Amino acid sequence: MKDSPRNANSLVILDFETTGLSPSMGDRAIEIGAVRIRDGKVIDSFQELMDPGFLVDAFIEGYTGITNDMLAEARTCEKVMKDFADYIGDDNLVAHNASFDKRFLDSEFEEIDHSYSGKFVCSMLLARRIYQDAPNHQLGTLVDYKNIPSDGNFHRALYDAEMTAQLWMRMLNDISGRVRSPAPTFEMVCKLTRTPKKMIESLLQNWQA
DNA sequence: TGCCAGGCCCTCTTTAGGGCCTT
Repeated sequence: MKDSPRNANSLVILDFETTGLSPSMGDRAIEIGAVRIRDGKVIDSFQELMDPGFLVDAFIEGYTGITNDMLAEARTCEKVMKDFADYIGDDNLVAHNASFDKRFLDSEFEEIDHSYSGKFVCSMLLARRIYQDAPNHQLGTLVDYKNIPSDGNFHRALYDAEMTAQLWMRMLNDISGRVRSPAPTFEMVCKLTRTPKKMIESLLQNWQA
């Protein structure tokens, strides 16, 4: 789905499945999943496997459920990422542990000589601030902690992006009711998570419970 | 299975070390 008219309230939540942890060590993306939120609702999505140009190891096959047979039929990273660049446009971006996804996004975009203007923010850093009593801050744990409906099928890109989007909207909803002390203040959350204040303000203003 | 890397954050800290989180 790529019909994506944009405005200032759009936000793309994305997740990569990859061959490993570090593009600087030669790892590549093998799947991208993303959803776009506008005015508190998911309005469209993007998902595609991509062939990294080499075989992935057994751990990654088991961890993601993405096999080498599946990737053999996929388009190349370069072709998929060109479409994904069109999809995100200038929208701001969210990911769970964003430093990881940003490294891969930057690396794959470098391969196609593309840059983007949206700001990247991290749902995990926000969750660490506002859900300090959670058992841990893994995506699956937080989904359970907030009783977000889930079938537990994590480690596929679109599903993880969808769950991150639901978690992100839940966090915004919780922040809107916790701006008074002693809970973390709104300004504190923006500063500590490096989340642009205008982004959260805009999403809160347009949040539809 | 869990290491690789790297950013964030806490503490037995700041001239550092180690856990968490992502695949």
